[in-house]
Amino acid sequence: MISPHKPDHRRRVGVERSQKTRAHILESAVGVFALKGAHAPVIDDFVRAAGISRGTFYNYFDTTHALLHATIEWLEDDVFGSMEPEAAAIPDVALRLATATRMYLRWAAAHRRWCAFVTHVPQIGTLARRRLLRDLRDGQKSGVFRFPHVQAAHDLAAGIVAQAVQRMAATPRAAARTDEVVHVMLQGLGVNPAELQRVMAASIPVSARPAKSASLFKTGSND
Amino acid sequence: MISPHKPDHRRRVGVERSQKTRAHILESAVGVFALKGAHAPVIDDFVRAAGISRGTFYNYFDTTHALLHATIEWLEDDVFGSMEPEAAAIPDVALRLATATRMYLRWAAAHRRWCAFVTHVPQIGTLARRRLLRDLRDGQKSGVFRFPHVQAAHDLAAGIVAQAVQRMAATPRAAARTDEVVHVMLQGLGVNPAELQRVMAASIPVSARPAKSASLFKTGSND
Amino acid sequence: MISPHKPDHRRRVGVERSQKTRAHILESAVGVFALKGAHAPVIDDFVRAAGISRGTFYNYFDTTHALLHATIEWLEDDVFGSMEPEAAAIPDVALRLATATRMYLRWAAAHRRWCAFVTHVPQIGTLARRRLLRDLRDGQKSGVFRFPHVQAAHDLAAGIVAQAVQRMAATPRAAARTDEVVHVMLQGLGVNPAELQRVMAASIPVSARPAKSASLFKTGSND
Amino acid sequence: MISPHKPDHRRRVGVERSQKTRAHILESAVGVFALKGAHAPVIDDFVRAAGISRGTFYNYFDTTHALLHATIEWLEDDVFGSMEPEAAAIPDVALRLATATRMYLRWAAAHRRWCAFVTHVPQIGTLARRRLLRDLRDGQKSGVFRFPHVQAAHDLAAGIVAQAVQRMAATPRAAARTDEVVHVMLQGLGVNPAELQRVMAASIPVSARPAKSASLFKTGSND
DNA sequence: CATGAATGAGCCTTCATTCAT
DNA sequence: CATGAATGAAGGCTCATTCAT
Repeated sequence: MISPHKPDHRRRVGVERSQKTRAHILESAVGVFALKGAHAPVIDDFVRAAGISRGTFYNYFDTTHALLHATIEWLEDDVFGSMEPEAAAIPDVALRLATATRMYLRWAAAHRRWCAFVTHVPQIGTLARRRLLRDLRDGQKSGVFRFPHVQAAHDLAAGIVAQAVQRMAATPRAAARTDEVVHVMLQGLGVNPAELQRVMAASIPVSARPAKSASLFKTGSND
Repeated sequence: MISPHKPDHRRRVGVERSQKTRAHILESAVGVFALKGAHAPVIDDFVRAAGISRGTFYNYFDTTHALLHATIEWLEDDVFGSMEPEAAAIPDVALRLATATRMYLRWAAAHRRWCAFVTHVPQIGTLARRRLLRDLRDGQKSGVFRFPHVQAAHDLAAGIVAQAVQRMAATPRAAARTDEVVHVMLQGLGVNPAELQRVMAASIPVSARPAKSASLFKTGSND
Repeated sequence: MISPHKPDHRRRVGVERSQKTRAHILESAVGVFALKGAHAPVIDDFVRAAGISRGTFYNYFDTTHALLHATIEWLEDDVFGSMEPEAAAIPDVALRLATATRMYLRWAAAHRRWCAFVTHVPQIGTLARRRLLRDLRDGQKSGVFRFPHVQAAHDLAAGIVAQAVQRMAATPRAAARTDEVVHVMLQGLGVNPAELQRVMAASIPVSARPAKSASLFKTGSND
Repeated sequence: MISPHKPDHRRRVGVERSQKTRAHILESAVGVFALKGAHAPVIDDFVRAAGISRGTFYNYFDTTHALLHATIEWLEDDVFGSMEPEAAAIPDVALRLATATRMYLRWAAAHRRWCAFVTHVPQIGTLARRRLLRDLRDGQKSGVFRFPHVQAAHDLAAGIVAQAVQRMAATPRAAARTDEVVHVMLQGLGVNPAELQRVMAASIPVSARPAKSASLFKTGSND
């Protein structure tokens, strides 16, 4: 060993480069998944998109599925993570759910490529669903939501959002009707008309800006 | 003169055998699609499931996609076709939609393999959706449904049913909660409580029995 | 046995039909070979061209190669057989070879599809070559041909004809230059100018008309 | 800073290996084509002959036809390219054509496997034919060649050489008679006897040695 | 760590051949 | 004899994976 500093320096440089390469692969992968779906892409697609070699790909991911899951996680952190704090800060459960859903659907409407991605990759959203269940139970307890079973309420909320996103992906130029969707959702959860009126009139936080993926999905809104 | 019956007889026999083989491949294919999804299966899967040779497969279908579409068509005719007449006979639009949905979800709950199939093959159901749209517009006009936009109402109805079916496929032993699902669906469409009570109390026609596929999907109910 | 005549009658009818089917397959096959070459066609091509079933094909030929050879034989009999008697009747060897070659090349020029066929199927012509060798030796003995070795002379005569036919196949609209080809051929065989003049001035028998295949290859002449 | 030599070195090594493999496949392919013809061989034949895997084959050639064309090009460069300069240096056109043809046929006689190859792959030789046409026209202008049409002369020269090579391939142990073939060829082109004598008496350059393919085709001469 | 040539298993497709009717 | 559905061997092609450099 010539210098005791070198190994550490090398390691640090290595880790930095490693993280950067990994992030670079993930970024490129989103575009590939959005374009070709969750299962069609082959390793070469990612290799080409990222401008790396086959060998390098295997240094970071074992299979395309591993990459898919890493990509989903990475995006969820970003998309939901950027909206969650805003919504979580709202104490009123009906307003919270309404606002979170409106935020998400508006963002989706403005990023139709994202709609295509989640339509192709249904595994996405588990994180959001856990929060949804909690909100539904809270709302049921407090009496603002009225439904015969939380399972059915969950089917309603999860189903309508998924369906709306699918529709946006299928008809990219049509109006998104996001607030109308949230309206019937709340109606289905048993929110009374006055309350419904109130929560839909609330303004939406403006700061909802997923950082990493915004540019990847940015297309244009028809809200 | 050779007997004039012979050639005809030969042809008839050939056609019969051909039809039988085709039907046999379709029947086996349903199970494969339900198990592996719409795109994952390879020709060998169908070949093995049907107990035929590769060559025979190609005598009937060029690609797995051609088989998929043939299978969808074959099943839709059967499943929806068997329930439609029953439901169509009901003049009251709310009762009609409620009953049709209850029938379908009960049947799905009793045939969990069907749930897996439609979950994996989302193209299914276009036939049913067209009728759904008509019913929604009718109900809106007559005032029994109240929602801000038919698109949102459609997302609600289509989404909640799809989501319920997916849930049944994912948790085969859990209770299906079919009527609760229909309850929140109608609530979301703006049906008033008294009306809701009434239509949900109605009895369901018992004759809904898809012929071809019943045995293929029969598993057991947790309604 | 009811009648002693029946079996014979049946056999005769059978043989007749059999011969007819065989000839029908051969006729159709010529077109297929001319179009697709000697090796590319598959059994289905012949089956389709003849309007018969696969099974019937196998009743007459085991492989496409067997059919190819049968077709060659069938055509050679026809094409060469129709010209040979005319030429064989000429006692003068130089005139005989010249006239036979002129006849063949003119016929080939008028049937370009035939040129394509023999270009694709080089096995053809063995019959003609045996006569060629005999003529060459005769002419050498009688002094009208002068060449250092009969093998070389054969290469010359066989080569130039094959090449000319290939050229006609390759450039179907160009002039065939049949007599010029025969001219240099005879020159190469050492025929002296006066003799050459004489034999090329002779008229060609008009009756050279292959019967079976004429219509199959008929295209148009650019002699 | 990482050593700047490394990436370049890696690339250079990769390119070298790649070139070697490609050349290796081409070398092995010649034998396969010579043995089985231009169209009969399947990818496995080349894979086995080269001792590589199917995948590797596809890294270099998409189809057997692509390989065929690459092989032809590769050999033509070699075989004709090695003889052309020698012959082109001869100013006298009759002597040039005679010597070039004698060189080629002798070489062919000494490499019978080559004869088999060109017999099976008739596309070969376009390069040589262009020069042939030029020589024929030159000789006709200068009066040393006498023939009624250059097309016929070309058929003669190209046809006799092709035929001689085919014969050598068909009867590998027989005498090649190369000079006798050239003799009748010149006679056919109208070269007068004295001139013919002269050009055939000339000595042949000894240096005609195709480099790449010599060992591939070397078999033994029967000139 | 990065590279990309080499590998071979897996899947797709064609087509000669058989055989019950 | 004629028919054509069924067969499966043969060949084509893709792509995940390995490994020497």
